[in-house]
Amino acid sequence: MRTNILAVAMQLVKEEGWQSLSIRKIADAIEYSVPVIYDHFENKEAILFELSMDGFRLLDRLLEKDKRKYADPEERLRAHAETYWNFAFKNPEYYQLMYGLGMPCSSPGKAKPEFNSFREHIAEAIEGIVKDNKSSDEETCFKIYAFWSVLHGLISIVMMRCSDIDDSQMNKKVMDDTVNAFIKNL
Amino acid sequence: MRTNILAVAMQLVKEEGWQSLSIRKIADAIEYSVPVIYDHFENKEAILFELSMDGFRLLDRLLEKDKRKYADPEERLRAHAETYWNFAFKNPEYYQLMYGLGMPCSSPGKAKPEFNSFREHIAEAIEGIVKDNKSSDEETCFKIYAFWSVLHGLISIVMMRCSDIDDSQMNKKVMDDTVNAFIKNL
DNA sequence: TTACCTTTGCTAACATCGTTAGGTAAATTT
DNA sequence: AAATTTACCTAACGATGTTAGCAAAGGTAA
Repeated sequence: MRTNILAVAMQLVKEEGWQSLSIRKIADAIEYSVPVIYDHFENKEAILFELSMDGFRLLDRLLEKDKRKYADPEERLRAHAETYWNFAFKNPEYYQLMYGLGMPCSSPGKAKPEFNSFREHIAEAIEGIVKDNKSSDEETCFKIYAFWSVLHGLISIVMMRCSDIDDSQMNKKVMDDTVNAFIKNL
Repeated sequence: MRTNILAVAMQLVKEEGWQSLSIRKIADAIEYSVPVIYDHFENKEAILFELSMDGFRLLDRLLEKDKRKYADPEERLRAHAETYWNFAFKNPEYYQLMYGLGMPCSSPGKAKPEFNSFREHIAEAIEGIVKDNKSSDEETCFKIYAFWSVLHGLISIVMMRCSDIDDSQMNKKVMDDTVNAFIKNL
């Protein structure tokens, strides 16, 4: 039942966007009355939170696949960037849910381990690349955030249609160029 | 009256966050009944849109000040980054409104000229820096987006509390470091 | 069988929201 | 003085998240 609620909710989000998701629509779709939903979830936010966790877990699985496929940290970092980008645009509902893009009740601050999965994956790759350098831990930590930020920033700007570059391949190219420049200067 | 509605709405947003802004609260605050608000604005989204435009105009004024103060494009670019960062954290309500962070009805895509003010300001500075280089227009355009992205990404991550760096000075330092690295490689 | 209790589900309501239809009374115009 | 426009309000509609309270069904113990 609980999983059914989540599945139906996610389908509704994919069909009509999270803006129009309502408890009553979920109740209709699972063919039960409204209060049964509250037997399984404390409130609507809890449902959205659980869905966002699904998103984090899905992304994590993809990143784990990269990890198994690429031993070289530089290749792996590139793969992670590509995976992150593709995940965001293949699952925009998840991405918006996970990072509160245009979402109400997006539960920021509730830092669960899943939340930092991407940061930890790129951290491992970046540390692998810079480990022979003389960079301090602090510098490395900053670089991890910088890398994440540029990806998240680009994705956000494109997803919120703040970019005036229409061509999606072009936007991807901006990312590739930026990732290249970033890696070159590690 | 129109300006009064906007002023009161903005104050309510600052006090209780945009999540809890409602037409009825605005009506109460201006001591009129609900429908008078609809004599001046088509709907709630129009009010939020107008407020976000105020945000863009405020940011633009700050960037113009930078422009007058710094003739050297590199200094100016640094100043723009600083201004953008400070604007975001001194006026988080505006920033969230402008870039749809955790907002419903955030009107993405409605590209008005004000919307691109920041991009145009940093574009001017970056073009000033790279103009002796052999970089193509496309490369320059990409760099502009990359610069904007890293700033927006960092701000978003910190503002949504996805960063586990608590110290706000530390977060600022990540930005400074990243801006330095970016400029060095223009 | 009868009495109890837990589970499962529902109806109906509360408060709040954005939005609008329709009316009143004053101010202005003709 | 009559007509019209303006300024404003009450009251409602439909939708939202959430909850109180109840009914029926099934299992358990006597």
